[in-house]
Amino acid sequence: MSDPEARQLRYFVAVAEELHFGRAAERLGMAQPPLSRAIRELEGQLGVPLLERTTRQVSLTPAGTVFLRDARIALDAITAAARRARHAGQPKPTLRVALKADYDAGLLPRVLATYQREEASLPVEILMGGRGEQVPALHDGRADVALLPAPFDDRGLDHEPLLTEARLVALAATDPLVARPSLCLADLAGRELPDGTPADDEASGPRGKRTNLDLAQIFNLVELGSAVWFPPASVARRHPRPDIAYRPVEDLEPSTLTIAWPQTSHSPAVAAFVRATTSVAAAAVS
Amino acid sequence: MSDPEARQLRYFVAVAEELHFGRAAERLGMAQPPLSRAIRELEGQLGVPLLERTTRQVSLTPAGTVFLRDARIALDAITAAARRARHAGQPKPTLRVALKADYDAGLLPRVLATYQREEASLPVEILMGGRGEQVPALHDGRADVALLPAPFDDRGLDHEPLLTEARLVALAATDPLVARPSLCLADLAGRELPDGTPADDEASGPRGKRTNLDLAQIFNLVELGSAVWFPPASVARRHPRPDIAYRPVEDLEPSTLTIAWPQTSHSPAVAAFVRATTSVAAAAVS
DNA sequence: GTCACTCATATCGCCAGGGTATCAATGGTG
DNA sequence: CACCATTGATACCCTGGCGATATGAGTGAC
Repeated sequence: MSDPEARQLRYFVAVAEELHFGRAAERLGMAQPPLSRAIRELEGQLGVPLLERTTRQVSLTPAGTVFLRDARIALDAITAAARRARHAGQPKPTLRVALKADYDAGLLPRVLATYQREEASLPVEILMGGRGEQVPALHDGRADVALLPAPFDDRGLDHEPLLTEARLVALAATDPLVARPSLCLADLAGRELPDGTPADDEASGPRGKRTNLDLAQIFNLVELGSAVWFPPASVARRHPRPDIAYRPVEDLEPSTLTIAWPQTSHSPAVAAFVRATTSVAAAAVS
Repeated sequence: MSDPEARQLRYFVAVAEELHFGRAAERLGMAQPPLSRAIRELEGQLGVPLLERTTRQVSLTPAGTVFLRDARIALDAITAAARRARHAGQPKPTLRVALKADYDAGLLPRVLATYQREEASLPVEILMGGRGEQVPALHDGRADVALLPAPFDDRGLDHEPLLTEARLVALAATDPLVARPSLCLADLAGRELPDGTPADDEASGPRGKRTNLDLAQIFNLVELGSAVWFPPASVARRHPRPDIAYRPVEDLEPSTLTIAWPQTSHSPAVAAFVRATTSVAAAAVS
């Protein structure tokens, strides 16, 4: 059997996400009947039904579920191939580094300085992204390498830990807990994080999608006492605010800044950047 | 810019591999002019030239080189998606285990027995492949999990070591070295492996493509004294032959049997198989 | 029972993509 | 140096795949 075309994958992903042929067709900018036919053809090629449809409801079969996951991966790989080729073809090649503002533990200036002295170095382009945007950026070819706090979904990525630092809690200056020199998670039971999740199950591993607030919003929520926040020490150090107090939290696991890059990357520029970063981090630790 | 279609990727890979439009077109079962046009269109979409052509020679640009690598990965991902969906749609779901004959260190029967008692177990299908076929089989969806000796290219794969065993050298019974109870690599300088590579640079890491010989061929070469061979102890134990002697080699790094599976796999059947395998291996070591 | 909703079927038309014929550029050869 | 073989590009045609519109059919809601 012949492999599907990317177009068929895009159609299927749209339908599988919407679970509705009409809406999916609209999203794809086409009419519903050809979409139905295209999906039927895809199922025919695969020899396997991907969707269970009644006239009232569309749902994924088990095969459809695994195909949705793999089709997304394949489409990402195509997007990444195109993006990386476009970038590699630029007359001015650059190294694109994805990171979240402020979450570089202050290493970035030294890293850049060290990197520029490397043999294989290129001009660096910084890609600021919100929480959780670094990993997709690596996957779809927008970035060549990323600095981000572990843990993260490392499938398809190589990575090295850089440095581990304690996380503090940010409290309103008026909070009674500010009197205490140090806290533990139990003291914060009932508090909420800026995104509305409970503050005392921080250990419950990576959660689903969290809303992305910028620092100003977070600070406002904290000052109002309506949220607490657990920044790594270096982030807190960089943002002293008169109405916010930082305190150590004894039983909060520390945060590990990590450098990550696609496993498929064989570029000497990436390797050089990783070398520069790890060496700067090692020096910073000692 | 819109992403390329799989067809365009297949065309480009063919041309990039042949570095010849005519031959590539023949391989693709089409005429040369539409292929030229398709590649031009692809380059237009990407906004980047992928091939340098004169009327006498075709070569890859830097962008073309990175695009070739990524396009192959993307096409593999599509093939894998299709294969896994087909397999997941079968009325009789199975777990497909890839391995190289005899290289299971004798664990397989116990692994299968243990696995069948697991909650999430499925009927197992064994996929015997030659050396180096396990990894591609995992990538393109022919296998769900593989047993193979480390090291191997683990990009995109998760894996766990199972057990480490010494490798022996297989010598013709008539070989003068047989008198020695144990050897080191230097003693074998000048000898060849069954595939024709020198025997004493075993430490030089994974080599390029090696020819795939079956056991009978290897044994014949060894008996004739025209090659030596370094099987793991368990493989040697399973193949006692009157005209072949096995001896330990002191400075030959041992072989580590490993279980590997695609990072994208979230199937409970795979997880159960990994559990069963690691527990059997742990028991075998103690 | 009727209506609204939604997916399937039927049919049409267009253009993307493949075919053939030919040109143009380049390197090898006597 | 003239000629030829080779090979990618161009010009042009034509077919079939893909998308649109109109309509049918099944089903849950009231």
